[in-house]
Order: sequence, then C-alpha cells, then structure tokens
Amino acid sequence: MSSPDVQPEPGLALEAHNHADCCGGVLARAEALAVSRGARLTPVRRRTLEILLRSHRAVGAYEVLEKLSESGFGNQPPVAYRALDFLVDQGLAHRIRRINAFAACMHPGHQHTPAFFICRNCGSVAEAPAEAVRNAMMSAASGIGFSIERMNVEALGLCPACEGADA
Amino acid sequence: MSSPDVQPEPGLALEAHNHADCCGGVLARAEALAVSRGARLTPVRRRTLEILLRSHRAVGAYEVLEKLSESGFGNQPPVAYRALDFLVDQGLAHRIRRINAFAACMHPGHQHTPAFFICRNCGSVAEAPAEAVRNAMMSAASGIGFSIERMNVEALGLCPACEGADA
DNA sequence: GCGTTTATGTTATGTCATAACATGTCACGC
DNA sequence: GCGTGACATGTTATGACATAACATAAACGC
Repeated sequence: MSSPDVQPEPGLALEAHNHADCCGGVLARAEALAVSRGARLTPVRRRTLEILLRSHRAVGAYEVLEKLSESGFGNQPPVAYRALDFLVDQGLAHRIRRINAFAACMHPGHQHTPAFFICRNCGSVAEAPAEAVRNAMMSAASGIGFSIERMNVEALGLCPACEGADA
Repeated sequence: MSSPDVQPEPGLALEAHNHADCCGGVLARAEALAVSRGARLTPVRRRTLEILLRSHRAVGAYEVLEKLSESGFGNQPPVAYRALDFLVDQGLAHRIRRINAFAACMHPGHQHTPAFFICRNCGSVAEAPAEAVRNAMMSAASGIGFSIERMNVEALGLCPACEGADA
C-alpha cells in the first residue's frame, strides 16, 4: 500500500524540508521502531501514518477516515481513531487537542514532548522541540508529587508569515 | 444571585484551602477586575463563575449549562458556552482541552499560563503556576518567529493519592 | 491444527460545540 | 421620552468529534 495517490498538500508545511525524504525516511524509521517494540504496523496503521506524513499538516480524524476508506479500508470512525490512537501510543504521531487534529511525528524515536505552535490565521502548525518546557513541567510535577505520563503543550498565535500580513 | 445552593462537591479540590474564602474572595476580585476593564460580569456570567468556583474541579460545559438552567437561565448550549468563553477571555477561567472541561482560575489578575495536572485515575485537576514553562515556550516561539497569544499546557498522569493506590 | 490474542469491520449512540437568527436590554445623543 | 446602535441573551437547528459494544477475521504460540 505505497500508492502515490496523495499529493503534498498546499501550504502549511511544518518547516522547510525535502518532501520525498521526509515521508519515506520517517515511514521507514517508524516501521523499524514499531517492529523493535513488538508493535505491528499493519496496513491500516501504515496507511494512516502515510496520510499524515503526506498531508504535512494537522489532519482531523474524519479527514483521515475519508482517505482510508478511499484506500479500501473501513469507513466508520473507529477505523480511523484506532489507527490514530495506535500511532500516538507509539509516538509516531501527535494529537493536537486545540484543533482536534493529528499530525505525524517528524522525529520518531527521540525525546517526546514536542510543543505545537498553531497559527490562528492560516491554520499551520509548527512542531518545535521542547526540552526546556518538558523539564520545567517535570520539576513542577515533582513539586506536587504528580507523575506525568503524557503531556500536551500547545500555543495559539500568529506564525511569522501571518504576523506580517495580519498584524 | 448569591444563593448558596451549590455545595462544595466531593473530592477533587485543586489544593488545600479555606472554602468560604476562596469562592467569595475570588468572585469579588473577578468582579473588580472585569469592571476595571470595562467588561460586564452579568448575572449569567457571574453565576457561571460561581458554579465553577463552588465545584472546585473541572466541569463540562453541559454540566454548567444544567446548573445555569436550574438557576433560571436558558437551557441551550450557547448560553453556557458564551458565558464560559467570556470568563476564559477575561482570564477568570481556564479551558482544559484534554478533558473538555472548564475550571475557575484561582489567581485572577496574575500572570496567565497555568499548567494543569490531570489524574487519569480519579479525574482530579491540579493547577500549578508555570512561569518556567511559559518562559521556555516564549523562547521557543521567538526562535521560530511565532507570536503567542494563548497557551495550554496539560499533563496526564497520576496524582500523589492515586499513585500509591494504583501504581 | 487449534485455541488464544490481537486487529478490523460495523452498528449505533453519545458527547461536545457552534452557526444563525430572534428577542431583549441598556446607554447615549438628541 | 424616544430612536438608535451596541451588546447580551434566548432559541432552533445542525455540525463535528469520539467511543461503546459486538461481530468477524487474521496472526501467533504451541
């Protein structure tokens, strides 16, 4: 299921990059990672990751579902949600709650607590490493005896491009 | 509309506190703040804040709505959402996206970027000041030229109490 | 091969959120 | 006092997001 039926969509790239690279490369690494953990990157899951990667933006579950069903998979919500949940569990994708969407992780296998910067004007989403944020959270948590399992750190505002135009 | 009809609900307090204090005090400060900004803390809005304060936990919009309608206000979703949105805009309440809920801000008027620690076992939510987190985000943002307007920082895990029982 | 586990498909429903428009209220200038 | 414009609230209707529960099928260990 590596049919090249999804074009890189307009705008909203997470950052400058070589498109061919990022999809294939990340996909391959994802596969390796999953295997090394005993997790199965089945066809639906693989295709789901592919959809996220090729979109190069945050995508809603129902949009993913539509593409999955076009690819011959089921067309009911749980199909998409299950695959997406799997990817998130494996650290291969992130869920961005402010906009109810999912995005492929661009650095699978690395530290995991990216911060997301969401442009309220154009809708683009930038993923930035957030080591410092993570550390700050960890220390705040240990202060109150809380043990963190998952985090989400999201900011809404204006991206550089829209800042100029809109501000 | 200061009828004492909502008891402090069981469990889930954000932190140890004197109940009578925190509600009245915060409410008074909120009112002052709103006025000083030219914003109107109307009856529905005031009652909504009161509901959040007395619950002492994160509350869903439809639960707020139910209580509003018991108090004689409208019983359709926009009634609750509008009041809640107002409070969030004014920094008098926070929206916790991970659990689709709202909580009164315990320190209105101060810096605004609390972090939330949500226990996946008992559902309690702790609000912690997050200066360090905020600073880290600001510097990450300036690194990519992004200007932040809003942030949400949420962690899921186990609170101290549940850590012992469940771990 | 056979039973257990894991994944997928499907039905149905639950939960959260907002668009759009009608009605009401209040402050202000005249 | 009374029109008028701004803001707030009420109401109808619908849209968008998410999951429970069960049926079927594939994979995996033995």
